[in-house]
Amino acid sequence: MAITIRDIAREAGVSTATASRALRRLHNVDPATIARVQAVADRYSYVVSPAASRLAGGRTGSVAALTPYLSRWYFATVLSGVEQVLQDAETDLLLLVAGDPGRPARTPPVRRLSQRVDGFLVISLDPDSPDLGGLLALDAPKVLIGTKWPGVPSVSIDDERAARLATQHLVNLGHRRIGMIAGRQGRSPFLAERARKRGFETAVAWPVPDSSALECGYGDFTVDGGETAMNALLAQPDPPTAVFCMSDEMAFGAMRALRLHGLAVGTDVSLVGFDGHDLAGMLDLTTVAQPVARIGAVAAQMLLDQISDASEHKQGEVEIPTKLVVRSSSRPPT
Amino acid sequence: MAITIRDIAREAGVSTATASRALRRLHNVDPATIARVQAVADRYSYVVSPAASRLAGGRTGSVAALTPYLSRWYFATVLSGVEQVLQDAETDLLLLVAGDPGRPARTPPVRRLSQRVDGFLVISLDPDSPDLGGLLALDAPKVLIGTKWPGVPSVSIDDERAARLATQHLVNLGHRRIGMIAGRQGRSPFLAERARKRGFETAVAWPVPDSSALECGYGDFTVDGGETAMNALLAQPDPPTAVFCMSDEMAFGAMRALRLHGLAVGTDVSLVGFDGHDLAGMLDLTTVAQPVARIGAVAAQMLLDQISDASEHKQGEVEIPTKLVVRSSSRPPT
DNA sequence: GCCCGGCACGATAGCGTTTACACGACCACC
DNA sequence: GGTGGTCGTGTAAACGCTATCGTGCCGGGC
Repeated sequence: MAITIRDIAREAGVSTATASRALRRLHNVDPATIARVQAVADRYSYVVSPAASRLAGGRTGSVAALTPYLSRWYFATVLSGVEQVLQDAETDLLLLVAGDPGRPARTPPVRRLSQRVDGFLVISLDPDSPDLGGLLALDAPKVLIGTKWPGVPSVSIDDERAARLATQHLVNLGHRRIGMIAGRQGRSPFLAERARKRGFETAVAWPVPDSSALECGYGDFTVDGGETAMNALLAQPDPPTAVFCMSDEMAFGAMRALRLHGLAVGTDVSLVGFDGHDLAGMLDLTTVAQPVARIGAVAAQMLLDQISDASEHKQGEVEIPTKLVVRSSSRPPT
Repeated sequence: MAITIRDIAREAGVSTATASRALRRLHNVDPATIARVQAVADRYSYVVSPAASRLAGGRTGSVAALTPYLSRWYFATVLSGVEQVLQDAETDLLLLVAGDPGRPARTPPVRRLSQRVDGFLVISLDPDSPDLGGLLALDAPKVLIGTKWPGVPSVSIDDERAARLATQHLVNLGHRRIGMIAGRQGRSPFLAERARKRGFETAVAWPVPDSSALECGYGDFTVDGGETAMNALLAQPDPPTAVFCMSDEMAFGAMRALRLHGLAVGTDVSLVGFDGHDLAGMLDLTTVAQPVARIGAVAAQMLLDQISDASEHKQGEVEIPTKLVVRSSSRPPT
């Protein structure tokens, strides 16, 4: 039915084996032959069947991205960076949502995927998470984004330091009662979240008279969650004068809560977010900005390199710098 | 290396053919046999190789979603609805960004994809778009989201009506000089955008003395774009007192522009958005709310039905109702 | 008693690639 | 002038499934 490599080979006057080799640019074929075969392939706009290729031991030409969320800004933006690089490399992107702490875990689909893809991109999730079902044991190329694991290449930021500096900024402004809005209660499945918590605690424990961390709110990284968490913080006997939020979206929710309480952001309560969301500027939110799309792009490129270069030159752990962008949501206490 | 259907068959005491049939629940196998085979498969946590299955004429167990953007809120949210349904059906999601009017068009990858997936989900894009490279000609199950095409199942809203009602709302408030912020200049590649424009024009041309549409701004459906477009509208000799924005994100940008001009939203200039973005509530934006994630879910389910039921009962065009949510960004002119 | 139809299942031929393995040609070397 | 080593290519056997066809069996109608 469809046109096969056999047709191309015949048309180019070579065997299917040579055609196959030529199309994959293996180094032991005559350049002239490569050109001839490629010309025929182009003429018929032929592309190898990924299914057959995979079955015979070749590549599938696609990679999987595992992400805990899809509609949260950070994840969607990382993925858009990933997608762009992959599309340029004519590699397909298989998307899988796994490890959302609020979603019932299904049978880990990594097994199924391992037959379908050449490599894995894991966003934020700890690679030993049961939701991933033995991804680590799989001898397949992989790159982690926003998290780290010994021996696995990764692209991430220094979450602890970034959180520490952001909180320190609040301390420096003179705040002494500082709250935090994290993701979910209990031990977070995200290394980054745990690191941010440590950074916050370090900064608050700084030798400053009277400074203290307040009870922590949990906002599930959503706007609504942030609002709920802020309400909880405000309901305390001695509410904070400043709050560090682990994502901009939660900070937006916190803003809304403050407004509904008749409190002014920056004046009554200072806020610092995390991510560098599109809307942070427009809402005057002080935030830890990170080049989110670029992080995705870098990781995708690393994965592609790892897939094509059989040489195991794992590029190790790449760390992307962040920047605290100060806006008017954080001001000295009044 | 890996465990094959042959192993399962042997272990269950049947032929590979029967094992294959049993695993696919074909109706002409003894239920007892199905149970036995399935039990063995479960015990070894065996899953059929999609590549082999596909090659032999079966299904691939995955569908492609074609979307013009990935990080814009609407698209990410639609996709999250899609993903949830697909994951429940153990179907993989192949993501492809195509047709972004601001991105250079590559060779249309639909051809390549058609070998990889069992069906297509097309978001917002007109199905005859050259970026899709003959999708329509492909005899494969497909469902359109947010757009329509004769003979192709789709899930969409009544964009023209929604835009008309939103604009009418501004007219009813007493506004007479009403602007619009659309996506991109020229003929939009999105049916929905064209319909919204018609709705707007109809409402403004309503027999109301002196009402008039003003020059249209273009914001590329982004926050920054919305800001730029609003600035352009404000630079006109007789700027509008109200603006209809084709997406909430552009409305957010417009809000920012207004604020930088020292104008108050709702008081000096009214704003109506479109989508029902998470943050619309928090920013008090009047908007046309649509159940975005559910739209994705419904479409995904339709596609799955179409794939499994060989019977060509195309479910036709599903229309999801929208609701104008009035908030304080739209008020009578002062 | 015979034949037919339906049912559950088995044998086998591909599906379109890749990858040993083999082969001939050509060159270089002692 | 053999021997050995690249280099470019061809032959054919997988790869793990599904589809087609065929077989044996059982029950029912004449």
